[in-house]
Amino acid sequence: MKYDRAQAIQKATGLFWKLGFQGTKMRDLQEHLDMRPGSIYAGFGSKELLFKEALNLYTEQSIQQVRHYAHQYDNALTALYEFVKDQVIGSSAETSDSQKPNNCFLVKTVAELNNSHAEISLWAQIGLEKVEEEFAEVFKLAQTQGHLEQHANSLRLAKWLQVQIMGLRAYGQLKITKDEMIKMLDEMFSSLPKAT
Amino acid sequence: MKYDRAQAIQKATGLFWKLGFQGTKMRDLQEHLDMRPGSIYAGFGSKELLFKEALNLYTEQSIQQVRHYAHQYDNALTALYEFVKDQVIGSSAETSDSQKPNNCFLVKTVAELNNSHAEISLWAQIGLEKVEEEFAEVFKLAQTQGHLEQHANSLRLAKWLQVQIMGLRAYGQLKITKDEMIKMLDEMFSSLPKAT
DNA sequence: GCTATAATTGAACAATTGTTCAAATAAATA
DNA sequence: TATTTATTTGAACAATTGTTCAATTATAGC
Repeated sequence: MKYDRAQAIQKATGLFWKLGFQGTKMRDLQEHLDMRPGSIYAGFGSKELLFKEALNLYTEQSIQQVRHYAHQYDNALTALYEFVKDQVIGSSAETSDSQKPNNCFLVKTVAELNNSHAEISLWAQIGLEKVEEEFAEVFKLAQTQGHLEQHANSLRLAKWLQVQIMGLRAYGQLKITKDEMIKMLDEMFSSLPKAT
Repeated sequence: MKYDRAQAIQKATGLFWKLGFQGTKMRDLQEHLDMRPGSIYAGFGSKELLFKEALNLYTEQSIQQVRHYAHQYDNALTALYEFVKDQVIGSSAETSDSQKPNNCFLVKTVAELNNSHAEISLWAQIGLEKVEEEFAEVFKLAQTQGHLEQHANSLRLAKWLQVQIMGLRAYGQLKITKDEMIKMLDEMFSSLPKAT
């Protein structure tokens, strides 16, 4: 029976995310996907191509998640807050029993490969840019909703949010309680130029 | 002639920092240190032990750097600002011609190895804690200098600073200008509870 | 200078790596 | 059902990995 391509990529993403590109061996993938090497190579071409599929999936799912939160809340700023909280709280070492790694797959990939596999790193960077654009859209939405100051620069805020998420998720790998994480998160969002 | 141990560790640190633990091959080290495998193993025992030496050196140098800035400026907050600027500006993709990688070696190590080499990752985490303690000391110094509000929580501020540095350095790997980086940095420090 | 100790050398090893491909099996078409 | 096409299988390969160690060279003590 033909393998389920979408499911295979999903599983591969989880493994690559956890172990990194170089840390994930083809034999790990074979076991985790329950596929023999020939099938993997017939279906994806190479470890690198499969990794790029994983980056694409992760990026697409991140964007969808942002949009999901944006539609879920009347206040787009609240939506962003809840999105970040979701990403970051699964990111406190406290709840490390969860399956998903704490850090961002894209950031981790850039860190790992920027000085040795420039092309893959660029792939991840493009993903981060797409997510950032999505953040900017949501900030603009917050402005039309009247929750964010009209003269606020949504592009700049999107950059700011990326930096904050990267920082929190990286820090979330260390020993820190969920409460402390949320406290920092609250402080961050309280500094946003909310409309009066 | 006996090799220069300190210099060897320094060089190894640079390579590990750039390529990561798994990305750095023993043959890369042999070339970069100009040492034969037997010498490296006689001197350091294994790739992993040499890597830990690198983590220690990086940690120690980071702490020394913080102290250096703290003594250089009358205002400890200014010192921290200049320290972070130094770390982060070498971190904008604009100046990627520089030798040193943009991100933090300790953060990069935790990201790479947290799910596969727990012991090494812990080593890096301990380094990060030491640096954070140093930040807290400098914030306390700022209080005795009268530059920081007396009731400010130095431990909390140290955590906050770690998050900001992690975020900025991670973001600094992407396409962004030095000016934009400094602008974000200025905003961050302007949010500190300065004494009036 | 002679010996004893310390350090370096580099060829070699066993294990692991990403990948291939002929054979086997399943699915589709008739 | 028979035949063609699509897919999976897993043993095998060449390259690379971290590491070892007997031989060689340098250093130190006398």
